[in-house]
Order: sequence, then structure tokens, then C-alpha cells
Amino acid sequence: MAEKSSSGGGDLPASLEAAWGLRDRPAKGPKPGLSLERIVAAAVDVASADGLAAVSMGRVAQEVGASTMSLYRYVSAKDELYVLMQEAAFGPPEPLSAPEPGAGWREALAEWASAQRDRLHAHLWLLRIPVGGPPATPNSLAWWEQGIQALEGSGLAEGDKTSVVLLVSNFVRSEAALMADLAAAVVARGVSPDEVAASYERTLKRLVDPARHPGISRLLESGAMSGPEDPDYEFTFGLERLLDGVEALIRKTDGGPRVPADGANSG
Amino acid sequence: MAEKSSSGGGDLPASLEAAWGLRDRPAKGPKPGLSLERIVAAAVDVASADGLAAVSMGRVAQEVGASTMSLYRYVSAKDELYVLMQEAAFGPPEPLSAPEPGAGWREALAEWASAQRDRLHAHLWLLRIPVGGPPATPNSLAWWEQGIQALEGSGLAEGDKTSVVLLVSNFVRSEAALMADLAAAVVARGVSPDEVAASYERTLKRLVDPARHPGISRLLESGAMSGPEDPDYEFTFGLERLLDGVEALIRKTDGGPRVPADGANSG
DNA sequence: CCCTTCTGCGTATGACATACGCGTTATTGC
DNA sequence: GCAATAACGCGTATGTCATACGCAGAAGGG
Repeated sequence: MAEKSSSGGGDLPASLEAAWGLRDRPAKGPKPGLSLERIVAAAVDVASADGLAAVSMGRVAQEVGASTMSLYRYVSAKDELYVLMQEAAFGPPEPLSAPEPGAGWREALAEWASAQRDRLHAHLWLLRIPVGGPPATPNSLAWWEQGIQALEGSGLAEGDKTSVVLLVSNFVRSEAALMADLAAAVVARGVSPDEVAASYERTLKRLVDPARHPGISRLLESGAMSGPEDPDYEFTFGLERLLDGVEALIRKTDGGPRVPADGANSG
Repeated sequence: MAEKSSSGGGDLPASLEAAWGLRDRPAKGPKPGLSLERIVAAAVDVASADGLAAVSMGRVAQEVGASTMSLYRYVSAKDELYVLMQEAAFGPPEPLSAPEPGAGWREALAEWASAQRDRLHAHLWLLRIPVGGPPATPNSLAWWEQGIQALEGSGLAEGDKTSVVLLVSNFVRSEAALMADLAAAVVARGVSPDEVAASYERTLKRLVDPARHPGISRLLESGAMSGPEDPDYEFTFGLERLLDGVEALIRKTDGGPRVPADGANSG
């Protein structure tokens, strides 16, 4: 596992080096016929068209008009390609609309969450990429930063801001992953989303034992699953709960004395 | 994709049929030399020892003392094995300790979340298994049911109970996945967790531009990342926020008139 | 002008999931 | 009892994939 240190100082993981564009473009050999950008763009196209599973080194190479192995002159391993794809498809955040300090944190955070969700929905395959540790790519940092900005003036401690950002970000990913799975089921079965939902309800009705599962039975009988579900419902619901929870924390923090604000062991 | 309908009525997906034990054990041919249970147990052992990636049909077969292809007499595809592994490793929920109706929903839900988290931590590879649609296996339903039970008497609508359960469950998974990635990084680099954290902080300090990332810079300067992090911190923090959010919803619901909870889900 | 360094890429390796079919074994209908 | 039948275990084959290795040609640097 030798690290190629280039222009920077220490030893960044190879994929990070690539993501930050710190790669030494050596001036010695033949001119590269390809570029990282072209390769990543091709990979993103393949993923968008046929899903992440269709992204093989061979397929990407073909798409870009080169041989499989030539890609390895630009990318050290497939994982690195994944990181770059993620970075490219997610992109940098738009500037937040309302930077009012102190008051609008709730709207700002909601907007931030929605924007993140939009990116994920535009590229559902993003959710299939295994997460490789904490954020360290340019766009990841930019989104992180923007999340912290949204909480500026909320009175939260620095660490809590990041914890909140992490919490919301994870929520958005979870919800999007759920929708992605549902969408995958729809594609796989080749029927309409309503059909899939109805089929699921039917399956549940068969499997659920009213004695063993009174709660789920009540849910099924309540008809809450039968109506045409708003695809945004769970997102909106969850986000509101989350924001309410954050609001409670903020109230606790700047209302009371300067205490670590956990509440976990408050009794 | 022909479904093998067996004892039930309709057409369950093959993996579900297996998970519910509805497979017709035909009385015709030679006695099976293996059993689903043995195979799944072996697969779980492999995953626990060497990670999910080490679970190949060949490896499992070897572990169980049979040939690769013989496994396909018990399992229709690897995905089905995954479902069964999940089911086996996650297991059924313990009975909740305090079934006081109406009051103790917060403690009950917290206990439920912690129990779920414990299972995931005991088998971190569970988080690497791609989720295959909404829950429909016996243990999934049992956990779901228990989550609903925890909210019994909270006054929430049936649909909202499930939404809350989903929200909390997703949170637990997200947080556990984060820890799993961290643990994987620790194993991969062969150093201590503190070392990994310190290394991450160093990397961040190199990449973060104080002008472009004032919030993250402030975080780094605040030293919030330097201390020995309690591995439960993010879990406890997030769970408290979530529960506060649910509490707000409950107050809104049973305090006011019987209205759909808030302005978010007007559709 | 040659030597170093980088290029694209053909070939090879080793996993892996899984389709197919064969010989074998136990049960069932007669 | 006895064949017909249906499951069994499993060897073999196929196709896909990531990627190690090494070669031949190109482009600057001395």
C-alpha cells in the first residue's frame, strides 16, 4: 500500500488525491489520450443508464473508446472510480438562498436537506456505492460546510452542529435508499409503483398473524397503506420530526446555562 | 422468474418462502444430506469471521463439507442466502421490558432502538447486505411490530406509528453503518481507532481551506474532534433528537384536535 | 541523440455465480 | 415386490469481472 505523494506534503489516499486534482501530471512520456474527466463522465453515464452494476472497467473503457487496462493509467482501482463518480454526480451544493443568521436555521436546514435529496434522486445509483469512510472529498466538505452554515447563529456548540448535520444527512440518505429500493423493485417487476405497493400489502396481509402482530394488523386494517402514497411523505414526515428535535435542543442550549446539552442522562 | 408456490396460496418470492419455512420438503428422493439451517449458519460464521465479502457459495460449501453446487438444492440464489443470513443473524426481538401503555413510549422506543443497534453491532456485516425491499421476513415483522407496540398509547395515528418506527430504524442503521465503516478502516489500516481518528483529523486540516470552509475550520479549532470520542456519542445524540421530535408530534397530536399531525403532510 | 519515463493495451490469472446434465437413491403407484 | 418418478450430490462448463504483468512505441531531458 505505498502512497504516491505528489505535490502536497503527506500521504493522502490515492482516491482523495485524485478527487482533489492533486495528481502530478508528469511531463515526460506520451500525451495521455484520455482524461480522468472523460472516464468518470462515461462511468456516470453508464450508471445512470444501466445502474451501478453495469459499471465495469470493461464497459467504461468501451464507452470511452479505449481498452480495459488503459483505464488503470488514470485510476488506481475501481473503488477510486467510485469515489470520483460520487463526487462528480453529487456535485457541489448550490449557495443557500437565505443566509439570515440566527433565525432561519430551520428553513436553511430543510432546504439543505431537500437539495441533498434532489441530488440523490437524480442519481439513485449513488446509494449503491459503499461509503468509504468519513467525508474528505471537495464536494463532501462543501456540503458539510453548508450544513454547518445553515446552523450558524443557532447557538449550538460546534460539535453539535456537526452532529446535527450528520444526523440529517444520514436521514436523507436512508430515505432515498428506501425509495431507490422501491424503484428497483418497480423496474425489476416491470409494473407500476401502485401495483408494487398493492402487491406488498397483499403479501403482508398473508403473512401477518393478527395474534402475533396486532399493531401491524391494525395498520393494515386502518387502510393507511392502501391510499396512493405521496412519494414525499416519509421524507417530509421524518424531516419535520428531526427539525423539531433539533429545535428542542437549541431551545435547551441557549435558554439554559452553557451545559453540554445532551439530555441523554438528564434523568 | 417463475415462482414456486408450495403450501401457501399465492406467489411469494422464493426467498420469503424460505424465510418463513414454507418450503415443501418433498418426500420423494434421497434424504437431504444438508439443511438450510446448517448452510445459513455456516454462511453466518464465515461472514462473522472474514466479512460478507468472504461469503461465496464455494466458501460456504467448503465450510459445510459439500460441493459448491449442492447448495443450490437448498437455496435458489445467493440473494436468498443473504436474506436468510440476515434473518438468522438479526434474530427475533427480546420482549420489551416495560409494556406500560400510554406513558413509557419514550423509554420503550429507546430500548427498542438500542436492542436493534446491539444486533447490528454484533454482526456488522449485516449492514453490507443490500436491502431488498420492504420488510417481509418473520423477524423483520416481529421487530416492526415491537416498534409499534412501543408507541402504543402514544395517541399517534397508526400510519404515524409506522413512520416513526421507520425513522428510528433507519437512524439506527445509518449510525451503525458509520461505525462499521470506521471499524473497517481500522482493520484495513491495522492501527488503533484513535490513530485512525487522528489521521482523519490531520487529513481534514490539510484539505480544509479556512476561507472556503469557515465552519469546519471552527470545528477543527474547537478541538471537538480531538478528544477521545465516546463510540456511543452520535447514537445517543441522534436518538435523543429523534425522540424529542416524536415527543413534539405526540404533544401536537393528542393535545389539539384530531388533525393529521402538522402542516407537512397536507396531501 | 539516446535514455528515461510514461503511454496504450494484449494477455493471463484467479474469483465468482450459476446453468446443465449425469448417475444415484428413496418413495409411490401398481 | 417393482418399475416409474422425483430429489439428491456434484462435476463440468460458461461467462463476467478486477487486475497483475510486461511489451512496444512516444515524447521530453540531458
